[in-house]
Amino acid sequence: MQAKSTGRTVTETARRAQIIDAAIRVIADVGLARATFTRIARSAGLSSTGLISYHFADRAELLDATVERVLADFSAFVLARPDDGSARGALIAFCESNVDFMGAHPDHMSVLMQVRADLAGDADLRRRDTRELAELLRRGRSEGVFGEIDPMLTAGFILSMRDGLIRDIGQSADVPACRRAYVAATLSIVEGK
Amino acid sequence: MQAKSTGRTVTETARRAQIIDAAIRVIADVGLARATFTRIARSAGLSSTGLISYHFADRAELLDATVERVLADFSAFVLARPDDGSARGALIAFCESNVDFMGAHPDHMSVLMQVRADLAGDADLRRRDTRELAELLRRGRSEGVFGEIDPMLTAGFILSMRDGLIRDIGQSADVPACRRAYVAATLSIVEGK
Amino acid sequence: MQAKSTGRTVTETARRAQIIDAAIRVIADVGLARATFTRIARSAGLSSTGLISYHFADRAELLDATVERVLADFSAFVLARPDDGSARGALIAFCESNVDFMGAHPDHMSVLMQVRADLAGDADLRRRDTRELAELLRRGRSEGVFGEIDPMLTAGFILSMRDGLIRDIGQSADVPACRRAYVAATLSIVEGK
Amino acid sequence: MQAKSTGRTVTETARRAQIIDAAIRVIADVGLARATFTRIARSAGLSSTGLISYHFADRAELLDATVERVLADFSAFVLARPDDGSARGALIAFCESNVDFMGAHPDHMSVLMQVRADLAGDADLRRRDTRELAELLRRGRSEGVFGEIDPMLTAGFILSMRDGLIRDIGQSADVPACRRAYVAATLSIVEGK
DNA sequence: AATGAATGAGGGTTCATTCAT
DNA sequence: AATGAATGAACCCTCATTCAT
Repeated sequence: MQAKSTGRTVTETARRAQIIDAAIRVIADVGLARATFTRIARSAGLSSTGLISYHFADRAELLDATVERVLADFSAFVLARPDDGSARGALIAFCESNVDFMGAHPDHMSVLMQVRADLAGDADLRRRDTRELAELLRRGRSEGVFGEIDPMLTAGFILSMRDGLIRDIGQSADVPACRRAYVAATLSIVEGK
Repeated sequence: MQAKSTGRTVTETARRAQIIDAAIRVIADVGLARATFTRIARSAGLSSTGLISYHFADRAELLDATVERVLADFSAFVLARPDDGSARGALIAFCESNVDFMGAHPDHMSVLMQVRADLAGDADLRRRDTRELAELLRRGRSEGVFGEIDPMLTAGFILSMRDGLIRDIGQSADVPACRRAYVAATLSIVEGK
Repeated sequence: MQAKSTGRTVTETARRAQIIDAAIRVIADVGLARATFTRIARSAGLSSTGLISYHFADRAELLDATVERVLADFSAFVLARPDDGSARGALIAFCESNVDFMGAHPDHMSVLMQVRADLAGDADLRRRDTRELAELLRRGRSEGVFGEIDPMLTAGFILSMRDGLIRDIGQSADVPACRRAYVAATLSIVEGK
Repeated sequence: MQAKSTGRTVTETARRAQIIDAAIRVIADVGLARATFTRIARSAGLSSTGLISYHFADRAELLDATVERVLADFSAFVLARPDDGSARGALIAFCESNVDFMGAHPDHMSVLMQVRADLAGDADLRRRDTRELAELLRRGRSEGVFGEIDPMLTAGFILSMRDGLIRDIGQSADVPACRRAYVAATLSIVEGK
């Protein structure tokens, strides 16, 4: 495995990671609107907010990088899950890994929700996710295991239910119960009544 | 029916409404964080932000009043819908009226989502909605028409799907198709597979 | 007795008095800096701050009129006190009537202190008072009952001691004791040791 | 002697001092109510009021620091004066050093008077000063050199006379004459007639 | 004479960003 | 690469004052 060539030194990469970690903590903790450079710098143990500006062009770039980081962590988590190759199995794996990730990294999901609601490029990102999931649903339909559903709309539902769970799980709800219910609801939808 | 006695003059009420209208537009347009008094005043055609402060004690009161207004419009809309009294009928009516309201007032729903995420009393409000819907689901189970679902979690799913639709419908998706799919998905979940 | 010809109607005069009364109450209550037109109008039972602006050219005129009113009340109070004609008697009468006035009208004195500290014309007003009292002291010296004192500086001391008493008497100190001590201190000073 | 450990850098300390100096000038010049950040920044030669907020949490902290500074300067001045240990000598030293300090730093005393009148802890500060001086007077009574005076009330008189002198000395009166008269008046009072 | 509404200058404060070192 | 200091635009809010009715 090889690092992407970003033209960054090791030190620079480490500092960015340190700042992004702090940003995640702070955003999850006090909310995006109150996640100022001052608070992030303090949480990261930096001596000046100037250092953040030094490593990121502006606030938008920091938030972009933060979201990128969260998504990367999320992808790594999901990809680690075994998948039996069927559309139904993949869908269940998707649901379960999502819930498990939330349970393991509540801050990440909190950040994702908050930054997305404030980001310009959000719609694109969301649409890409939806399209990917819709593709899976189409496969399921062609395999004959799913009912006559609208792939895009249904994918949206599945993602929305997941987003809603973030709140509940953030309040330390019963994770296994959430996972079971989420999988059951998803299967009910895709298989039709 | 009698208007609530607020001790406000006609002019005052009209101005407040005008400002709240502008607030709704601006929040839906640029997001809550960028919905400054300056932007709201400009959108409302006011000569200065001072007029907003004149009619609302502070930013929080304006946002409260805005949410209150959105909820009132929403309630009026939903209550106008006939209901056959059964749990299943009520649930369908809930889903359909929600989608229809979004189609008619996309800005309202956008505001609701955003302000709630930033408001102190948010969790309570959300929880109350969830509880009410959960109660309906329980009734359906006791009527024997719904499956073995967790009422609270399922209510959360139904509300989350609705929230997700706001985005899509805001981008002028096919409202009737959304309504059909939303109702179908909801019924699939509550009736079990 | 005849009213000064101010060109004001009866109603106008009454309104001004009403506003000035409220100003005195509010200034004594919350302090000059927080004595806004809004608070004064509310205390006066007026429906709008516009009415204050209607009757007074600007804030400075209201404060000027308020001080003028306080001083008039004070003069009337002091003049009502019998005076044996001697410089010593007049000085004692001055001291005693000052303390008595404070006890009877603490708000008036509070206003006087606060507004003076903020008023442009204060120095003049103060100097005039000092000069008058100094004149009395000179008379006492020529009568041979006072010692070799500097009239202006001594007059300043006597007035300063009075000003200081306002604070104490405002906190409901023992008024008769204050009066005795004030007279005694004043006599000590003017008669030399 | 060692500097208090405030955790401030040299630059920061210097800037704070510069701002405090400007605050003293402005307050003495235009009065506390008109001593805005804008005026203080201009007087200090700063580019914006933001720099004041950068160095002081808020207006209250600036005023607190300003009073603290004035009191520190005053204490240093008074402590430098030799004292023969007797109550009478201490009282004379108190009077003289006060007048001398006013002559040397008229702005300081003006600030003290104005800020105190607006500060929360004012009453306490004033009362403490009065009590200290009253203690000295009690000592003088027990040494048999002072007459039958009320210590607290008399201490109040002595302080009030001093406060009154600030005005006169601010207008460049004859300082030595003021000092002589102040000492004479004070001794007259405490020794009885 | 009086009112309620509107105005706009100015207040303190926050914060991302810049810059000299 | 990093720091602390400085900047200035923007924010919400207050308030005396103006104005149409």
